[in-house]
Amino acid sequence: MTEPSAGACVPPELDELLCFAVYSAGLAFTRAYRAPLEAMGLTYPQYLVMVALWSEDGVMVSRLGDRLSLDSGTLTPLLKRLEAMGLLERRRAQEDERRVIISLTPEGRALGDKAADVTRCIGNAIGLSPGEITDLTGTLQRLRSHLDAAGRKA
Amino acid sequence: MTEPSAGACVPPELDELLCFAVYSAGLAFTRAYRAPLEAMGLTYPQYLVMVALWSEDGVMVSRLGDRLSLDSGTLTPLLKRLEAMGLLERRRAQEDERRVIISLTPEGRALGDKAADVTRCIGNAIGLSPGEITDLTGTLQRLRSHLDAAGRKA
DNA sequence: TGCGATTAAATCGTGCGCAATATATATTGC
DNA sequence: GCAATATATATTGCGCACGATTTAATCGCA
Repeated sequence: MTEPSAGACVPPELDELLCFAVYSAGLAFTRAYRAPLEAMGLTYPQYLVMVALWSEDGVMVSRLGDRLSLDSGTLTPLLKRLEAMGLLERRRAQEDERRVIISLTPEGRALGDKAADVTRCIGNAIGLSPGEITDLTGTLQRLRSHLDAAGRKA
Repeated sequence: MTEPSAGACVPPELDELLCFAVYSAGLAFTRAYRAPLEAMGLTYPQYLVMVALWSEDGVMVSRLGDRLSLDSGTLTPLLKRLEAMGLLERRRAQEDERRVIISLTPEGRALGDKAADVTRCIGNAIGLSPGEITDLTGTLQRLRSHLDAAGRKA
């Protein structure tokens, strides 16, 4: 007679939920990046888009969307803001006018030189050992791929 | 002569950044929770607020803000929506009219019975062992406290 | 060749997340 | 008592994040 009432029906505790740990670490990262990125004039999501472009330039919007797992509804206005800042160009591909190709300007590429400083600055704030950081990053990537796979099925 | 030019100035790779792993796992969680929470009529942040209230009811807005690390600019409209759904009440404390006390309604409290199902559903999608989940949650909590501490200094 | 299906991006509406500011209440110092 | 200060929440504005829809270009194929 331990089955129906107690046990399984206890609501979860916030601090035991993995999803909340991820959620709140994500917000903490957003806050931690705000000050260092202010010097570059970028928001945190804009910075992640620039990181993607510094390693692979001249790509379609959907390619960026795949790498960052964001859709055009998020990326289009964000990219327009980066274009207005003079960091990149958006132009239709002439061989297929549906595609919009994103290319860094010299200014946008040059901004990459400051990125290492930001990474170093955040690295200090993380407070984990290099080994822990590597492990954590890998485990989170595995977690993401599992969540994505489960979502694709549903 | 290896110092000034090369080495430190390489922009980071997206998939090696811990911040991006956290960011994108967070988005994946948001997507994973959408379907199970739709049955409860809640968004993911609304669900986290309810989780906090199921374990500690009758609290000030700022208490919720401390537990979730969210400010009134986020919580006030979110709580108003939950109030409009009939899940909670917002009333000024009579001993200090600056304070707004959040109390679950019977409907709000009853909704907690369905939370275990949601947790179970997400648990399947996580795809990590119980031990890994515990470790990951703990490491992320440590990470968050480091990032918060670094932010408080700056 | 023509025309429905598919693909790529843009648009629209809603709900966070947060900095900056405003408002109202409470406390403190004199 | 009452002005100065502190505290608690609310408001405003901006930038994501994303589902749903729209627009436009290309592809498939009879």
